[in-house]
Amino acid sequence: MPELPEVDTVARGLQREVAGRKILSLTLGETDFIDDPETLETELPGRTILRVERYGKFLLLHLSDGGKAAESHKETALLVHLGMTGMLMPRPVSEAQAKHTHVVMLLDDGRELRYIDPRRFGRMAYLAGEAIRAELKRFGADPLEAGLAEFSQTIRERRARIKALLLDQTVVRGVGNIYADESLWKAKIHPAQLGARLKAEQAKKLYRELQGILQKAIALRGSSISDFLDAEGLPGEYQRHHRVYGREGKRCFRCKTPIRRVIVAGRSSYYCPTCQRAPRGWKRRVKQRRRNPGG
DNA sequence: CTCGATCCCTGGACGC
DNA sequence: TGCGTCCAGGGATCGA
Repeated sequence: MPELPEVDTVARGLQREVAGRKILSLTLGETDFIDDPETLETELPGRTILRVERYGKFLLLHLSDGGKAAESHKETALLVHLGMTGMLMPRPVSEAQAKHTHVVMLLDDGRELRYIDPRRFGRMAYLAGEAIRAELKRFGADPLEAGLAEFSQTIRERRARIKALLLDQTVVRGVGNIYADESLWKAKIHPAQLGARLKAEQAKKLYRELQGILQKAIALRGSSISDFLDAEGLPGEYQRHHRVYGREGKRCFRCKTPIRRVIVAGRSSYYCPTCQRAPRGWKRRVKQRRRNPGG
């Protein structure tokens, strides 16, 4: 599941592999995850991929004007979200297409940039000019670029649960379920704790641990749980360093207490019940929900 | 503002 | 071996 470190890995791979390459033609399969498939078909051919960057969990492929005079002053880009199972990688034209290949961009070097996504939870959109800025300004700060003061203030002025805040892309961009749980465990904060209840020291600890974990995960090319592959088709290595994610019933690396899983903010949340103390009222709430699901 | 529920989608795990 | 069922999860959206 591509989060910030995985998307960063893909962006760096694409920058190395396809920056400078021209898109000669485009072939589409299923298009229900594309904002406007027809615009993609008319706008992409003839443009060169200038630069690839990560923005939160998005990939931004900046494009040349491709001699399209009407837009020669406009910035243009292909926005790609990998969703749960998306992959974007260059492959030789001669190589057979993987199942669930939905977008194929023929490049000028004998390869195709292919988008593969079994579940199609991803998103793709061609954006130009002001639409790029409008799209990007919806999101919060990048956790690796945000200052401590900014991060701390944003978290502590909110009454939502810290797990929900970390997952909310308008709060910080790029964090998903794995890195939220990992950083909360490292900072010894329960996922159901309210943002507003965090002490300044806790917010600082969380900020530091989140950055450290993201940086280490980037260095190891992200986590491959089931099927994540980067732009070169390689899996990441950070899953070997997971301390709580996916470890229900296994012993905490710090105190040996069995790791638990609860639903917070609608997502599986793994935590150590000893290291990460539950907020007041939470245990009662979980019991109630078990007795009366949905109530 | 915050919450839960629902939908999208496929593949993997599991039970029989 | 094969079938049916459940569930995972990022994000949008909607009603409470």
